[in-house]
Amino acid sequence: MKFDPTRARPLPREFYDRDPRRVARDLLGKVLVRRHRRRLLAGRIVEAEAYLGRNDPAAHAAAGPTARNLVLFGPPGHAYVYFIYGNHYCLNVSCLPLGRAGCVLIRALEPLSGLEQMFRARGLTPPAREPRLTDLRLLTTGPGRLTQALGITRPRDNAKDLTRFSDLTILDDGFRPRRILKTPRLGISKAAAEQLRYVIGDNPFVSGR
DNA sequence: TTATAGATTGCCT
DNA sequence: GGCAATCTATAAT
Repeated sequence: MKFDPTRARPLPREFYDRDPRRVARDLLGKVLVRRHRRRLLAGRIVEAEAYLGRNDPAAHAAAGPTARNLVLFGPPGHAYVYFIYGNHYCLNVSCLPLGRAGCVLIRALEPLSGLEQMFRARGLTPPAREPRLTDLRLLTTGPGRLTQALGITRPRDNAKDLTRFSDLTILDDGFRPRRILKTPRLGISKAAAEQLRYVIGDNPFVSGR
């Protein structure tokens, strides 16, 4: 479904001031918007994972606050961006009130606008013909890919407030997913049995397999 | 001070 | 399906 900017508005802070499982589920279908040099880059969230904070051994917050994860212990609705495997940035949104460190990892988007810019940011040549699904999936399917496509980095974006109109925001345009699936989180070894990954059931931009 | 694993991706066989 | 790339946070020495 297309992005309708006229209906779109940021989610209120209370949206994020909840259990990360609820937030992850309810973020499906919302639109991540990046404004860069008057250009609009946008993608619909189709996959997200919940991280539960201090009681979750797989969470960065498990060992308590550090310089790296401090945003997680701050107020809800802020971007936590970290660098992983020497190559990739991952984007999270902080959840729960000040002092509690839950978050949601954004794992995949359906690209909506600024596709040509996304191809370039990913180091790919935009296809001359109409892009196929296999081309488009290289843009924002996967947590490291979507940050690169949107130019999201820790130095630039960590701790940004995602509930305000700015160069990085999450909007609700009224779209509601039909079918939502729950699965185990990907790429982790600890607490791997928990069903904390949420995906839009029939969406082709979901990662994995 | 040194070692190791990591919320990933892309290229190789 | 296997594995190297490449940096950093954290654990081990």
